[in-house]
Amino acid sequence: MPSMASNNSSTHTAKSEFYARRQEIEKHRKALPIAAAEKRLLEEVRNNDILIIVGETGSGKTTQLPQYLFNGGFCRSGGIIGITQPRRVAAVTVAKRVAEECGVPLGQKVGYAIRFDDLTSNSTRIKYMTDGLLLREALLDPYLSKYSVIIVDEAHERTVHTDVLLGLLKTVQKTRSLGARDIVNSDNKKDENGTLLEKDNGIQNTSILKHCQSTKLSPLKLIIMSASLDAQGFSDYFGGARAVHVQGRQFPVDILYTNQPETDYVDAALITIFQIHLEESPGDILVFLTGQEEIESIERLVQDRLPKLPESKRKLLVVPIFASLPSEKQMKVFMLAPVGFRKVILATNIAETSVTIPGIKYVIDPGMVKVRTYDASTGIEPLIIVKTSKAQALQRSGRAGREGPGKCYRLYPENEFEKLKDSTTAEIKRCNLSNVVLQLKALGIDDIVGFDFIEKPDRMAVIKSMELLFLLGALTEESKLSDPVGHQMSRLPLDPIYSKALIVASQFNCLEEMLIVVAMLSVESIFYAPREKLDESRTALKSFSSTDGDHLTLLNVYRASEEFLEKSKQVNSKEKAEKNLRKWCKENFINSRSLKHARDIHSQIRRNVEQMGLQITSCGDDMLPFRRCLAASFFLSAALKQPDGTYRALSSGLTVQIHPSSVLFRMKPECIIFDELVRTNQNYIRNVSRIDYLWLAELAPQFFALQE
DNA sequence: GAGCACTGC
Repeated sequence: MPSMASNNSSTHTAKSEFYARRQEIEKHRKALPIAAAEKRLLEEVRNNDILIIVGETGSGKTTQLPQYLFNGGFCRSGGIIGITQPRRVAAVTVAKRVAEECGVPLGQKVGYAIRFDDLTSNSTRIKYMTDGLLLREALLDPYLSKYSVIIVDEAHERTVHTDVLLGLLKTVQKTRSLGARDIVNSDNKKDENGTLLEKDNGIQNTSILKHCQSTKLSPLKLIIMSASLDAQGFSDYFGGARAVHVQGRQFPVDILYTNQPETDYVDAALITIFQIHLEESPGDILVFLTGQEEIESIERLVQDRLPKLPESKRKLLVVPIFASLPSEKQMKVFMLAPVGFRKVILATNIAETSVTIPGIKYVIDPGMVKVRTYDASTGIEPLIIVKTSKAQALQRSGRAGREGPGKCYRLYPENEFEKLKDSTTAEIKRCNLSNVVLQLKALGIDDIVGFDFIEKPDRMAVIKSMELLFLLGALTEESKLSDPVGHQMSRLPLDPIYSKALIVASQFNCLEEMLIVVAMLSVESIFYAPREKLDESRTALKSFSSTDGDHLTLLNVYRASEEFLEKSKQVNSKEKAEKNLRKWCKENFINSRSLKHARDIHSQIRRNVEQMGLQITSCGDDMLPFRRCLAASFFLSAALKQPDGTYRALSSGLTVQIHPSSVLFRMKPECIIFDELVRTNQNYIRNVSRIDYLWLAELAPQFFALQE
């Protein structure tokens, strides 16, 4: 029978395809530089409780080492090998790859867990995750008792999460190796897994330092993986831990410098683009710029000059990429240029690590980068343009050597390179620490200044964040985590100010509303206003806007989107309804990626507050309690109108102005609270709402009594 | 009447 025959042959084809694929995977794995070191690495991990692995790009360390350890018996007693990544996409894509290499469905032996997306099961033994997620897990299981091995990958990036995790893991490892020998009494109850049970209020009050009772816990193996050559810093931090080096696989990249310093790097970049285009062999160009404005201006300049070239030389395709660009436009960098065309990608830092673009042969690096800094005295976090570090320059040039030999044009003289800092300032040195402090306190680490960080944050920044947490009621006068407010706040994956707002809202009977507003405030800008459609977007915004301010406007947007989605779901499939929602967003000039993010956060924090036992009630149509609640929650950023129409921020004394994007920009009420202060040409406040001045003294007397 | 790099729970 023909059908039988075809069935058989297709089964046969499928089978042979399967085996061909397996063979291909095996061949690929054996060819990786790290493969030759499998036995040696296993020995090193057996002999050392802490191991530093320096692996260059393309060594295969992230995908292979966990498999070696699994096969080497490191999960034998049920332990899990956890691998942390600074970024979500990395955790997901690597896990998928490793599951395929192991020939198992994702979520079984190999899985991943990131916020909003957990693809692990009881049988998961190799678990990829974000470092921030593992920190959250530590709040529930301070010994990280599920894990037999923890691998911290990309440690050289030194994100805040990585730094806190390193300090925590150091303590956990010490505790677990002690716990395996000694029995120490504890007043906490334990379940059969050795996990500490939560106390009655749903909040666990344990200290990994004080309660060492881990008789069932086995020692923890710790592996720190870094791509930078600076293993010494990690080794010193871990008491002279052993460091091994694994060869990478990169093609050579020619580094070219300018003879003289450039006064205008944007102009220099433009000239270099055309120089490469006219003189060099085929291959795409990647240009590193500092921000959207620079990217858009170079894009225009290239377009302006192209028509002046001979017809045969006009085949240059310009593609911008930066984080706030809608995803469908971002995808353009992955599309092949038409035949005969050269692609030039104008990118921010997003192309340094987050996005890998194929086909790049030339990199142009002006040597500048925009970074967020933190000013502890004002609490403002301005963005400034600074020179890159050496490590960053190397990372950028490496982007030209992924598929073949390449060239990197550094738009500064060689002696300037020598003057650059070795590596970028760790994030912990330049960020607001209130969340870090809150997390550490929740882990039972009370002495923040004395905590064993790989690099100490500034003392002033620690003190400032403790002051803030005290004013929010999260810390007691003795700087201990308060009960229940501090404990509750530490459980919420939010900025501490927002966490507090949720707790306050439960007392004002408007938690329903505050959950939405806090979710909306937590995401990147909800409104999307392209320059060419400014008027249309303004009209769209009007239909949602509230005279009470931006917070209620955000609430209106969220509710309108919910209503639209619910209606759409009644007549459509879930997929179709979500597609319709994206269309609705576009029509209303709303960034659908941001709204989706807000919806995810909303459902997560709603679950969180339910678990805490907070009452989720709504204030209905009466917005007065909600506005009073805003005053009670955001009193630290209240501002009063001055005779000249500017505002004075009450806690900092700074003169500020309402940002033109606010619905209150023209209305200028007497007294307001705001969400964010950004410094550009002026001090602008964003997301502003009208309140009554008298509410401040009534609802935050502890603070406004001090003012007088 | 402005303009914001990139992550993450």
